[in-house]
Amino acid sequence: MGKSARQRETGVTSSSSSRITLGTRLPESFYSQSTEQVARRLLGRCLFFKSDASQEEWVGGRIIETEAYWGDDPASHSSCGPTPRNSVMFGSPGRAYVYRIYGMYTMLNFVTESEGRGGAVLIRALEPLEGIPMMRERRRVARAPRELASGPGKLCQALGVEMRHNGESLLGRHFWVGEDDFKVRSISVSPRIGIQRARERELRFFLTGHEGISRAPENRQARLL
DNA sequence: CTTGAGATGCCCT
DNA sequence: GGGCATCTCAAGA
Repeated sequence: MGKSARQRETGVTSSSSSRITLGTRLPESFYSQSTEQVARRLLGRCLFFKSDASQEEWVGGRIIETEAYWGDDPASHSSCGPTPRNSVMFGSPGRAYVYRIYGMYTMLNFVTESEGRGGAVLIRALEPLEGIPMMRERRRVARAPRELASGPGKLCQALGVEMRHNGESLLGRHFWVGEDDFKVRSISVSPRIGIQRARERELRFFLTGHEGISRAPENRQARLL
């Protein structure tokens, strides 16, 4: 996957005068890789989101924690085949699969694999970079920046991602996923959090030692990739 | 810092 | 009606 395969774009503007420095936006082909590859390669990349209101600012940051779910893995929503709920997972890669959990939290996933195969990467944590005041406003309980998006439910609350964004393209006007010159130093793996099935699989990935990853007992079972 | 319990209500396995 | 890829707070070390 060479540089030529990526779209070069600029011009994502934040609220005031500053410009978000983004070199390249990830193309659809990035997401059509295997789910595990996408989960690992998303680490260190940037995610920005803009809600429907046109005056809305871009908010977001660096992806620091992900989980992979695909195929007949019993922990994955795709395990029983397409249903009305999970149909986006089986559609074209590079879209947002959004669902609600525990009646109150929203989860953001990126659809992976080729069309027809069910797969998605759960975006579990961000290091906030842009729109921090707005994130803080949306998450009243959070005090420190590290608490704004240090978990999948918190992340969606901070960004303003809601159920109506299910199926939205990651190359559309709501999402920006791209890379800057950040270099990933070390990746750790652990079992996935909050699931009971297939707990032995190490499909959670995060930047080693980052203060913004979600706190979980699984952190003690983590090892370097 | 850690662990554990309860909240909470949408969406459909 | 049940399941649930979570969060927050309280309490202890």
